[in-house]
Amino acid sequence: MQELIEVKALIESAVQKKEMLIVLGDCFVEYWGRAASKLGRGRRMLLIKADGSFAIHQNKHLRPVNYMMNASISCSLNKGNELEVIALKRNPKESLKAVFYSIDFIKSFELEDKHDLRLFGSEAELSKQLSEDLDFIEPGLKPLKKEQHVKKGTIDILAEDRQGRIVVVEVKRRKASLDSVSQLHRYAEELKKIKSRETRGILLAPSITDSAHSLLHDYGLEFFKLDFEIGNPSAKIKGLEKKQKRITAYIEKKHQAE
Amino acid sequence: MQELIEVKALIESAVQKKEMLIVLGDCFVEYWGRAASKLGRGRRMLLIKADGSFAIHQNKHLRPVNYMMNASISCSLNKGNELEVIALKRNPKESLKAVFYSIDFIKSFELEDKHDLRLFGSEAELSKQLSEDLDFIEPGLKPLKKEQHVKKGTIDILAEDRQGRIVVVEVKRRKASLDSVSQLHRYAEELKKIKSRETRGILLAPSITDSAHSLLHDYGLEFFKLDFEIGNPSAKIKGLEKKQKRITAYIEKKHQAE
DNA sequence: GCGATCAGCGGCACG
DNA sequence: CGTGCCGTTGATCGC
Repeated sequence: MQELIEVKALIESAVQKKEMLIVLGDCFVEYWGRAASKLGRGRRMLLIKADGSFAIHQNKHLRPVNYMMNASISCSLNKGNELEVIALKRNPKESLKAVFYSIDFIKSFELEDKHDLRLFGSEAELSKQLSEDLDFIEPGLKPLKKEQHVKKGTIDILAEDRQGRIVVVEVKRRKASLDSVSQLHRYAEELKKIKSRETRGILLAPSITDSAHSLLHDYGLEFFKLDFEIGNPSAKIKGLEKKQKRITAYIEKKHQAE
Repeated sequence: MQELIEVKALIESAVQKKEMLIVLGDCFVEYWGRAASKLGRGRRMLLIKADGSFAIHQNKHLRPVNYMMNASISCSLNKGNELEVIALKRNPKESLKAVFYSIDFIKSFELEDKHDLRLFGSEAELSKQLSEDLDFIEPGLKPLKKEQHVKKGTIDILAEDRQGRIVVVEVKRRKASLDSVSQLHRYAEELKKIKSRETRGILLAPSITDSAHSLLHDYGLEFFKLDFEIGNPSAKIKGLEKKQKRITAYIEKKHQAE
């Protein structure tokens, strides 16, 4: 338990020095901006980081109950027995106010950290690997372009099949849902207009929900099951190694299409 | 700086007592599960909460760099000079390991907190208010049902216009984008089939992107501007001012009342 | 448990 | 800047 005037100084110092600041105490929180919220009095943690991210954490959930990123932070004493910590932002205009009635703990830390996360198995990574060789989907499928920006979105992989038809490939790293199908539908329809050529759309995902598959069928699109292994920089896509698998995969695809 | 054996005991005790646990130190982090990641050695904060949420925070960003929710947490000493804190989960199987080489700070807190966030201005709330009286969109528009579950999603508001046509209304609390249009398109198409009646689709949002508006037009759907920004109402559509004021007033009133 | 959707989504990359 | 879209999305609610 500390004097609030001291706490105020500590907060201002930490913010100025861009240290990670941890404050625990009894507080009330109010937000006004993109929406509005109130959080009745209780004990929580306030976490302020170097980049101005401001977060109130309850003792549950991964995400903060109230937050603001890139905030301008200030604090002031109220009536001598309340400490207001305020985060402000504009465009859109937002304000987040935490009123502390008592402080259980406060400390700031300079955290030396040179490394950033290296993530493997992202959709971009999968897409890149896939686009190098599309034969596993069907023989003669030629990649034309990846990350093609069109008016109605960004196409993961653009290809051409043996019959010279345009093929739009949408890659999903997890089970495909209705929105994935809608997405592919948008791209396929736009390309059909642009190229005025026969156009196919293939959804590449580890699995798909029933309703999504039904919608896919309605739209005349195709599903291709994509099994992949993750965990290292050269994550393998099952079926790429064994040529034999192509035939099986092709048959499976035909079967799925029905 | 503390002995790692003590730290281990503190962690286990905090987890057992479901206290909020804060650990700062020099660590390396590795994740394996839905994807895979590695984070080279550096100083960060480990935050463990009562519900088993496990988060590694760098001194930037709102979100943790590595995390797991609902984790089973354990720790062990490695070679006497490393402390491994491990979070495990199954379905899907995931593992997150933080190896600490030194500890800058560790403390756990029992946080008494009786209140939950009360949020105003959510889409559900807006939708509820709107559905009570749809005349502001056009005279004679009668609400039939809200939160109607159909195969291809959940329809915000279902209504009937003066000509007896089915009207699907999709409400968005922020600027409508391509996916909002696709969503509405899905619902409208499905209802068209089910009811075998003429069907309209109206997208209700504060604004819409150009490409989304273009797609909306292609699909034969309609856009209706609804600016409900809290504390910043700007009525530009005739006949909408009253309704907007009502909504804004409602939210403000509710906010004040709490 | 899966499925669908919202979120004050956050964060990134490209125009 | 906005627009689009992925995310180890998380969190909620309905079935």
